[in-house]
Amino acid sequence: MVTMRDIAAEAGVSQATVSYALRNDPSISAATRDKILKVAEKLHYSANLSARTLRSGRSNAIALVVQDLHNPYSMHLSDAVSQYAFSRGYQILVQQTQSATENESSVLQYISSAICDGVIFSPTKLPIADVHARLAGKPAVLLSPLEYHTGYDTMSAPCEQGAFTATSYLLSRGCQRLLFYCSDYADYDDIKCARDSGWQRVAGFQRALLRNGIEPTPSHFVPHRSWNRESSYAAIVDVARHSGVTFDGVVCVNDESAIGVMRGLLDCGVRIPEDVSVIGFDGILEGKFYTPPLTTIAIDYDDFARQTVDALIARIEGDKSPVRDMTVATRLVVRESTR
Amino acid sequence: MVTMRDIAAEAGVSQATVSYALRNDPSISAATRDKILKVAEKLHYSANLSARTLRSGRSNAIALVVQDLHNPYSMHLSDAVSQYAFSRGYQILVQQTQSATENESSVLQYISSAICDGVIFSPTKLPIADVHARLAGKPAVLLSPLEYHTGYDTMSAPCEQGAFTATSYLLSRGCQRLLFYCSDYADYDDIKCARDSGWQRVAGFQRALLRNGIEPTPSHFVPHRSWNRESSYAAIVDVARHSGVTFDGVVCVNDESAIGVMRGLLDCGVRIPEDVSVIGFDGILEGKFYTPPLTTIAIDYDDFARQTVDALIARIEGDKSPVRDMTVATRLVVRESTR
DNA sequence: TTGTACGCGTTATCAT
DNA sequence: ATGATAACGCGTACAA
Repeated sequence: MVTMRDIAAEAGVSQATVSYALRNDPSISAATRDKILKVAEKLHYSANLSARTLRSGRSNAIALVVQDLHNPYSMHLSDAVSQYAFSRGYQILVQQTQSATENESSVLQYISSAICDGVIFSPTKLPIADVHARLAGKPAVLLSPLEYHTGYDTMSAPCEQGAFTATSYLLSRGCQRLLFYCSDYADYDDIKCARDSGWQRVAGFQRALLRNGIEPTPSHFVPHRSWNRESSYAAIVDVARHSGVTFDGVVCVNDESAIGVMRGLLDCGVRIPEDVSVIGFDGILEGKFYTPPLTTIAIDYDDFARQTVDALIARIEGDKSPVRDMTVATRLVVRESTR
Repeated sequence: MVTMRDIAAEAGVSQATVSYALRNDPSISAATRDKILKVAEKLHYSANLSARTLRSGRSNAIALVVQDLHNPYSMHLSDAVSQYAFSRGYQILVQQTQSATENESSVLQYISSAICDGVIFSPTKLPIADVHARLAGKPAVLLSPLEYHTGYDTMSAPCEQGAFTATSYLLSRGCQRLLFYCSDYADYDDIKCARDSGWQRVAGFQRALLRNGIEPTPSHFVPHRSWNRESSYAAIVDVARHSGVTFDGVVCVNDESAIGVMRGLLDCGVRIPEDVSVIGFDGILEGKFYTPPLTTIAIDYDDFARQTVDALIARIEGDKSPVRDMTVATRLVVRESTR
């Protein structure tokens, strides 16, 4: 490893001068700076970030801690956040926790070790008190937290509103018997105040039903499973086999589920959208390439990245204003999975 | 930030004793170690990794540098590598370069700054000499490099063999007029020695054709485009509109392309697989959920992660044996996009 | 068994 | 305009 001392020796100056020159300090003459830069280039010098971080207390890196890397939502998120943060001069370190409590804890512990200046974290099981303890004062933005009053800036999708829009759209297109994947039925008053993004979507679904004079019942729900393709495939096939296709529209908790639901319905001989309309939530790019192309409530990932990263950088740079709950822009994208 | 000094003060010992105790050094008595561990836990101590790395020269982190985060192949790769490395005691830092030369250069420069012990890098434009310069001796495994004799361990898919298998399979199922997406025609002797993974796949395609008595011609090829859904969609629609559907099978350079090709064909009223068979390459998990489910040459991502990470860790730990070119396990996965 | 002292490569303060 | 010099937090040789 080539250090500032090596450059200093080669250029015949002191190590301190090299430091100043490399940081473009105005007190260094143009001549010596040029000489030093030339030597640095020749030697392929690269600053030791551990030393820099240790000394300055700043790493110019942001950690993004997601649950899984292997789903389209996380992928779009990581991509957008990584690109935007780069444009603002920060490196992004992506980590996954597999939603395991011990991993969330250990990753956060790792993260808080002066390796980054701030954290974008999607908590699942870890209690907020533990998040505070692990982060030890490091700036953070929480993605879709389950609790209110976290003490951190938060970023969420407008889940209730989105599900309301999705459901209302299906209703407006003539669907009469809707299904919501994936949740058990729960009393509206119990869920409308819950922050959990799944419950929020259920609340939006139920509000749209009520608005249209339909009383939500347990029969409107496909019980709770994972939000992925395999689970939703199995669940919808199960419903179709046992109860028959007595519905004409399915509101899915996210796009991945919608893809599994569509595949399951197709395999049961159901036509989409002629027999059943399917709508998703997230707006993953590949939704356009499924058969039929998926109608969805699309998240604006660039807006997500911009708001989140801007808020975090502001905190890193000392912003002491009260914490804010941010909401990402979304829009209804109509494709061909709905009639 | 709570440091060893804080713990030392609280526990009434020296900072060095804390250091030894936390690393379970046998020379520390059980009593003092327990006391120190208790204090550390109470204070939520987390070692400063910059300081540790600076001092020890080891970070226990591996950087994974991919082109893009927003495609399924990178996603599967990042996921598998991240999980396996974690099981071997290493953190994974994922970075994307967008295939831009300046980004590849700057990310590598960043990487080489003592922030990780080794690098898994997927080079595209950056010449190998620059990779060496930027990495400055840091252990690395190169993914699908374009050149031979890189001086690094490499990991690639068996592209020629895979494309040969894919093409042979279509031929064996009765396809007679195949198309290869995406490449221009090139003389077989020119390409069969090239390491570029695209050319390798072309070579496998041509070898299978020749093996079956078919002479490759420019009309067997859909000219070169990007390996993504949008490009392949546009390209195949273009072919179908201009030249008609004079083919009955398409060998795609990867799964993403195959998905675009299928969507394009479907939109042109072509039935898959009745009229045209489509086969992909990569084995992305969502291939199963498209219509029809995609037949493909599937990469074993866990095998990929295991071989790559094991080789890299061996180098990090001082392995000086000659560099090796590794190949990931693959298998033909037959679904319904081929007849 | 525990404490003292030093250095890793930077940044930053103070002289000159 | 440049050079000494002191931290930053940790790991380890050596002294006690």
